Amino acid sequence: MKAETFKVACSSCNLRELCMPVGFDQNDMHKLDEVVTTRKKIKQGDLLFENGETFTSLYAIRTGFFKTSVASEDGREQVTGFQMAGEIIGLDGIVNDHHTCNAVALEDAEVCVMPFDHIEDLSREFPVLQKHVHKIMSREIVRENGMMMLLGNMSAEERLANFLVNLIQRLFARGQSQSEFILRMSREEIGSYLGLKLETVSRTFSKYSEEGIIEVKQRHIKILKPDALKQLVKSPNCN
Amino acid sequence: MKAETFKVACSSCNLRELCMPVGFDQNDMHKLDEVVTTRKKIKQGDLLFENGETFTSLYAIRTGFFKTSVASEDGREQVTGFQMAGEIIGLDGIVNDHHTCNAVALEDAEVCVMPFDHIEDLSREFPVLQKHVHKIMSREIVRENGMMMLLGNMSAEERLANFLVNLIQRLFARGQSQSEFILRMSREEIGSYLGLKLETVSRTFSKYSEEGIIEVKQRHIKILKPDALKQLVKSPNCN
DNA sequence: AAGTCTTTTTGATGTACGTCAAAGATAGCA
DNA sequence: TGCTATCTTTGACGTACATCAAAAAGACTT
Repeated sequence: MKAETFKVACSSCNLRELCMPVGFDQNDMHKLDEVVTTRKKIKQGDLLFENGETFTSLYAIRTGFFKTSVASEDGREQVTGFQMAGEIIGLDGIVNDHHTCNAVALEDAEVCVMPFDHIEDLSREFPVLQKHVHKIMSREIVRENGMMMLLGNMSAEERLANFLVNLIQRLFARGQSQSEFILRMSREEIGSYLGLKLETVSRTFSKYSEEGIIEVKQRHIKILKPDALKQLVKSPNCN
Repeated sequence: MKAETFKVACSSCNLRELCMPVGFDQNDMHKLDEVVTTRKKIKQGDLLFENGETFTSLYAIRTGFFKTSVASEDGREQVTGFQMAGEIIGLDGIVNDHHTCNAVALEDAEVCVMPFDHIEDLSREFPVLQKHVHKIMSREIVRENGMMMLLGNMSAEERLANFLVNLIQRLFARGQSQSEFILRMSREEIGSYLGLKLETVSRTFSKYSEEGIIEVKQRHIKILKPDALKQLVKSPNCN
């Protein structure tokens, strides 16, 4: 499907606080509008970018939900992250000028296209933007450190609790319900992300359910005992 | 132990090609000397920085060998990386102005201290440095993506092969022997990095040894069949 | 509204790696 | 040069999660 593209301004975007630096004046703000050249709509199931593709831009998610994944030579897939509104994807492409992972929309989505050349040019002009870019990249490094802890040291129960608590926090930051939500990804995708098989994910959901911690109906999740869930998370949180 | 500190210049450093951007003239080079303010010696076993410590600088390793690790609330340790000469550590500290991991010297080491403020100031002046900083951070993100694949999808044998092949490549890039080397870290530290127990690491070394792929005598490793090892690595290499 | 496809759940069984334990090997130190 | 302390190897056994399989629940199509 062909993606629509059109112009838009950050200065009037309600997600500004999530993906743009805070604390600079009106003038600077309008200059920063240049970071985003266009928007792009992505249909559910479609790729935003894929492994091997030439890197040109970072993408700020306006609406929708993505997963990123890497693949091994023999075809095994590892989901490396799930991204939602206000988050930035594409950082993997900077180092070698081409992407090393795939980004797939898990629901119809819209992203702001930010050509990386523009970002670098504007970064030199606006220290606040420069700092922001550095922090976004560092945050991703710290998140992945947390994922290494999760994948290397934690039990299935701890992994899934961690996953849910993290999701809840991010929904909270976006003003959505923390107690009830719909998972945008399959059991298999959750499993891939957490280094588990889909059956184990399903069984662990069932276990939480039996313990009255959550209510599960397919992809519909209701959090009954958020504290019990947080109790299960015994490691630095993976944002 | 008190660490010695003294001044030094990048422009005359033989590791320049590893940790500094390439392709700019003599004048720029001398300006870039400002990135490094001092050097610092770290004794084996000592911390370069630790979790919670205020972030001020990135460090370029001049000599020696480091491990970085994160810890969970209940004290489990996850090694997140091993770093050698020419590599940059401390990127985790940027996002929250304090470090979230520990960096320990596995042998006596010397690092170049690069205050991050200087880096940011000079980055605005020299696009080539700016790009370099971005690439270093992106490279770390891509490396960690690879580690997620390793930890989430690979068998003990594949993990260790991956680890060894990666080590060999980095030794090669430094002009050291690829066929014979001494491990700077314990079986337990390798295990922590690879999401395995030390016994499993030891057993896997023994297995390779029985198969004639490597020769193991404690920490002394001799690679007999590098191709057999590469054969075992069925996924994007984790640099 | 029936029929097909996909996803999720649940059960039975298998296995790769973990755990526990003890014996070498090496390094550091008096 | 022997004595500790630490690290590594190896064996026996246990277990958390994977695998295989089939039923149940939705979702999509016509």
